[in-house]
Amino acid sequence: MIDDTAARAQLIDAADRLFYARGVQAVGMDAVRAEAGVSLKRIYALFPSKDDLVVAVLRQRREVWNAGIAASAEAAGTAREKLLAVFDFLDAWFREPDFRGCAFINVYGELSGGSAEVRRTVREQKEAFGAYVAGLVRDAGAPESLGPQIAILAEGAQTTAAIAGGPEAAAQAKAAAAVLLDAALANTP
Amino acid sequence: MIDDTAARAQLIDAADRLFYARGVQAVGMDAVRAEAGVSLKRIYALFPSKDDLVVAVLRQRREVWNAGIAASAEAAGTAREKLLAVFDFLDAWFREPDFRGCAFINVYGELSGGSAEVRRTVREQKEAFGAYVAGLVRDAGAPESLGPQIAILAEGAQTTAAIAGGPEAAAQAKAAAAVLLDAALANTP
DNA sequence: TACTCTAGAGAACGATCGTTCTCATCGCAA
DNA sequence: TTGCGATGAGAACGATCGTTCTCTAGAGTA
Repeated sequence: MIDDTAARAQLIDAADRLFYARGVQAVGMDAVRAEAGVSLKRIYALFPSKDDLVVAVLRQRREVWNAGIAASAEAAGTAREKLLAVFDFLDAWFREPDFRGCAFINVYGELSGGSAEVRRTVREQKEAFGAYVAGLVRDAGAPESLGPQIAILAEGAQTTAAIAGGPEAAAQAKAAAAVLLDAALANTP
Repeated sequence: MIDDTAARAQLIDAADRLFYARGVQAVGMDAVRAEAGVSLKRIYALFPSKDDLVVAVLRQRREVWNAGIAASAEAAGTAREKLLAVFDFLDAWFREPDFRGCAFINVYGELSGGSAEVRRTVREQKEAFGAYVAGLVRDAGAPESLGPQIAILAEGAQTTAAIAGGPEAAAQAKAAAAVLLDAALANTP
């Protein structure tokens, strides 16, 4: 038998794959059991309800996302490049074969009438991303008002890429962000 | 008894209200029957399946959306103002008390693993919006590359407003669009 | 009035869901 | 070896879903 920590990790990984690919409501707990190789009894011992599992999946997505963005920024040199690196991260993500849009947006659209905890987790992630972008904007010496604009571009690129089915939105949003950043810097010397 | 045309209209209106507020999968056909005041037998005579009803709802949403955008553009004067009027339309929409994000994005996140017809309808709407924006960009004398950027801003504003719960994203996206437009016009005299 | 046809109300059906329960099996202490 | 506690497999449960079917009441016609 595997220990609780390993079982939790397997469950979250399996549930993430299934939920992201098919949607939360379309995946039964029995499918999660089969994918994770963890018995239903164990699942409900670790997660009292499906909603709790959804929240755990979102929390892990947040970690992975934050780490990816941070790594992408790390590889960039200047503050300006770090800001634009957000869109390089998106570009690489959009090209993954199983890309299906932002999991947070998808879950929000599906469950916003339901669990308040899920709703809260999605909102927190978007606020955290906005705060991260705001920090990069400050480092670049641009006015605060640029932050939400860059964040909106990133959000729009994600849904556009998901629905259109191609990665072009990342480069388009990056170009727009570069123009906005240069214009903002030109006005605040 | 009401005629088929009226029954169709009542059904689509009722289903739209319920689907938009609670999500498609969370609303049973019996709830649609109660809200519309049309018997189940009649519903299934007019729409062979729930998916057909969803598609009909999306088609009507597209008409309403297009009409709203067109009216907003009509009220604007110059080509530049017509382009930015898109965001005034979004602003007014975000302030409606029952605003819950873009119905197309919500449905796509919820059902993209399901009906191909639903998927196609959502994609068509987003392509049509992109084409509309492209036309406004052309009228304004800006380069083609600006079109997708404006569309991405509009998409991002919608999901941001839905999740954050406030209408600020519309004004932020509008300001960004104005900067992008002016920069594009400055480079193509 | 008697007959026919239609449509609505809602029961029924089979499937599936989230969650719980049963029971056989196994590791392990004494 | 015997007994015990915990575990996994999967049946069971109650609810709900999309869809179909039954039955009844009423309108229209001869």
